[in-house]
Amino acid sequence: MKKVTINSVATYAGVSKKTVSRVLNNEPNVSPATREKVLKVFKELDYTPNPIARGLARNRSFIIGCLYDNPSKSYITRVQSGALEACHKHNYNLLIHPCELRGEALIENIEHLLTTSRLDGMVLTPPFSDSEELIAFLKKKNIHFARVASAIDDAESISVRSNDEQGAYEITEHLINLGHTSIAFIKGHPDHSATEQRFTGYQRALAEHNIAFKSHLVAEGNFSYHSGADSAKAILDLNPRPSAVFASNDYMAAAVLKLATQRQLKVPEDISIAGFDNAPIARHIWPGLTTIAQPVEEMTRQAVEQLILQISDEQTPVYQATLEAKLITRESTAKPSC
Amino acid sequence: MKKVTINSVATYAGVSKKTVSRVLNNEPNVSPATREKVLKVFKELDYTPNPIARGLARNRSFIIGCLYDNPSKSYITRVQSGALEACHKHNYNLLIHPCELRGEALIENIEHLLTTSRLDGMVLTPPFSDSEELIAFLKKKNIHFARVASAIDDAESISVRSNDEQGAYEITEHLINLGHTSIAFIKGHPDHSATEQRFTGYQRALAEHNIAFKSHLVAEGNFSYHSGADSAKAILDLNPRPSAVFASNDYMAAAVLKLATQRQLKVPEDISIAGFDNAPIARHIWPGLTTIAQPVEEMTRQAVEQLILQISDEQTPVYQATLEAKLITRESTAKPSC
DNA sequence: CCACACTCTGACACCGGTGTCATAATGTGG
DNA sequence: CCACATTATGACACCGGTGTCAGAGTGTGG
Repeated sequence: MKKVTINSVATYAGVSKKTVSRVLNNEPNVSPATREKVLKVFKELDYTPNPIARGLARNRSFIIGCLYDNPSKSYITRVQSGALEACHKHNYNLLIHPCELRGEALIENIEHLLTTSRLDGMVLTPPFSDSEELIAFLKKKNIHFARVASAIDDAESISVRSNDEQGAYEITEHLINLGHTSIAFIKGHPDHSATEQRFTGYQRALAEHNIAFKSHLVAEGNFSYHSGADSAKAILDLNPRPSAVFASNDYMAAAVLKLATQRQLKVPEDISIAGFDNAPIARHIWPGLTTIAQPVEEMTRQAVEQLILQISDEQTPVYQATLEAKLITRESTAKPSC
Repeated sequence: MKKVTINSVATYAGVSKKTVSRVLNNEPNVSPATREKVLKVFKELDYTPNPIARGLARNRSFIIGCLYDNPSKSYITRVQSGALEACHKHNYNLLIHPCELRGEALIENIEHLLTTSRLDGMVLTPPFSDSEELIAFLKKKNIHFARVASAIDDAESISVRSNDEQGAYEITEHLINLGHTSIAFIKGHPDHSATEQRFTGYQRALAEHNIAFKSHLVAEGNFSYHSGADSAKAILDLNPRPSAVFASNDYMAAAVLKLATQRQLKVPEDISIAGFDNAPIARHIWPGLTTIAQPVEEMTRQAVEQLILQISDEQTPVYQATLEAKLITRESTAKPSC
C-alpha cells in the first residue's frame, strides 16, 4: 500500500499540487469543476494530508503544551478539559506534560520537551504559572504562553486567574457568621501562590470580624490528601478543639472529615469543616463539603483561547482577567453546638 | 531575533549541514574536533533543532495519541501517567483526545484528529479498545495502536488487560465468605466490556457457592457517581434489604456509602459495601472501601511501550498480556450482623 | 611504495506540503 | 473588437531537517 501524497493526488487529478493545496485549504480562485475533480480524487485515493509537512511549511505544529504539577486529579482533568475545548475549537491539539517544579532541572526538562516536540504555545498551571525562572526562559525562547491562576504581575503575558483571596475570605466569613470563633486553617503547598492568597483571605476575614489570629490553629499542608490527614490529626488533638476547620482544598478537608468521623465526632454538630475548589469529592462524601467553586475549566479555556489568538496574530492585545469564585454551602458547616 | 536553523549553525561552524545533523544525532564518523566545534556553536547560537522538520524527514512525529471516554478522573490520570512514563522513556510525547464512543461520528472525529496531528500510534482505552469499528478503521489507515483492557480477541494487535472477571469473582467470594448471601450488584456502563466481565465474575462466585442469582438485586449503573446514587436508592429501598452491595466501581460504591450513611445505616455493621478499581476515593472516605486494585498505570505503560517498539520495528512480535487484579480489604465489608 | 580498508565530510535529492509570482484564460466596458 | 481587470492555474523555491552516495584523507599490511 503506497503512501498517498499531494503529488499522487495532483498527478491522478491532472492538476498541479498547488491547486490540490488550494482545494485542501478551501482557498478561493479554484473553478468549481476543478474543485469537484480534486475532491473526488481525495475520496478515491483516501487521501489524508500530512500535518507534519504542513506544519513545516507554515512553521506551526498546531499543538499546545499543558504544564502541571498538581496532586489533585480532578484539578488536572478540569484543566485539561478547559484547554481541550479551546484547542479543538481552533483545530489545535493538546499535549500534556506533567513535571516537577522542584525537579532537578525544570528548564532542561522543558528544553528537552521543545526538542522532541515543537509546541506553538504552552499553558502554565500552578505552580508553573508562578515560576519567574520558567517565564524568563520561555520569553527568551520566544515561546508563547498563558498563565492560569498565577499571582505574578506581568502585563506582557496572558493571565487568567480567579480571586482566591476573596473566596477564602468569604468562606471564613461564612463560618464566622455561623458563630465560629475558633477556626483552624490548613495551608496548601508553599510553591503555589494560591496557598498564600487563601491564607491571606482567612486572616483578613478574622481581622475584619475582630477575631484574634492564632498561629497554633494553622497547620502546614501541601494540598495532598495525605498532608490533610496529618494536619487533621494535629488539629483534632488540640485542646480546646477548634469548632471549625477550613482546609485550603477539598482533599485535605476530606481527610479532616474522615478522621473526625473515625473519632466519632459528628460533622457539622461537633465540628464544621470547609474546603476549597469544589472537587468532586466534596459532593461524593457525607456530609457534603462547604467549599469554594472556582471556574477552573473556564479559566483554562480562556487562557488557551487567548494563547491561540496570540499565536495567530502577534498584535492581539495581552489578555488578563480575574474570574469570580463562588461559595457553595453544603452540610459540613453549621452553627457550633456549644 | 533571527531563527537559528541547521543552516546557520553549519555556516557559522564552517561545516556542512549534514555534519551538523550528525552531531545532533550522535552519529559516528565525526572527528572529535569537529564535534566539539559544532557543539560549541550550538551553545553560542542557542540552537534548538526543529522537531517538525525532523519529523517530516523521518516520517515520524514522536507523538502518541491517547483515546478515552471515561467518567472516572482517577482512571484517566492513571492511564495518562502510565502512558507518559513509556512515552518519555523513548522520547515520545503524549497527546490526549477524550471523545465519545457514541458521538455522532467517532470515525470522522478520529479522521479529523489525524488530519490535524500526525500520530505515530494510538493507545485505546475502554470503551474504544472494544470498538470493532474503530479498530477496523485504524488498520485500514495503517495506524499503529495498542488496546488497554480490551475484551476483543485479535491476535494481530497489542493488548494488555487485567483479569476483571477473576477480580469480581474474588471480591464476591470475599463477601460470601464473610457470610453474606444477599448481595446486590451494580453494573457499569454497557459500552465497557469490563461491565459484562465483572458481572460474570459476580455470577460465577454466587453459582460456585450455591447461592441463587436474583435479578432484582442487580441495578444498572454506568460507572458515574450519579448513576451509583440512583442505583443505591433502588437497592436500599428493597425489602428485605440485601446485606451487601458490590458496585462495579468505587465511585458508585461511594454513592451507596453516602446514601447509606445519610439513612443512618452503619457500614459495615448494617450493610457491607464493596467497589472496584481502588480509586483514590476508596481510601478518602470513611469507612474505606474494600475493592479490587487493577494495575492501570502498568497496563497502559506496557501497552504504550509495546506500541513504540512496534512503531520502531514492524517485526516486533505482537504483545498480549493479562495482568493480575488484587483484592484490597478495607473497613466497608464485614460479617452481616443479623 | 602500492593496494585496500576505513574514517570523515559534503553535495544533493528528498520528505510533503505552502508562498510567491508569472502567465493563461475568461470576463467586462467602451 | 480591443484594453484592461479578474479569475484560474502552475512552476518553482522554500520550510529545516535526514538519507544516499561519492570522494578526500588517513591508516595498515604485504
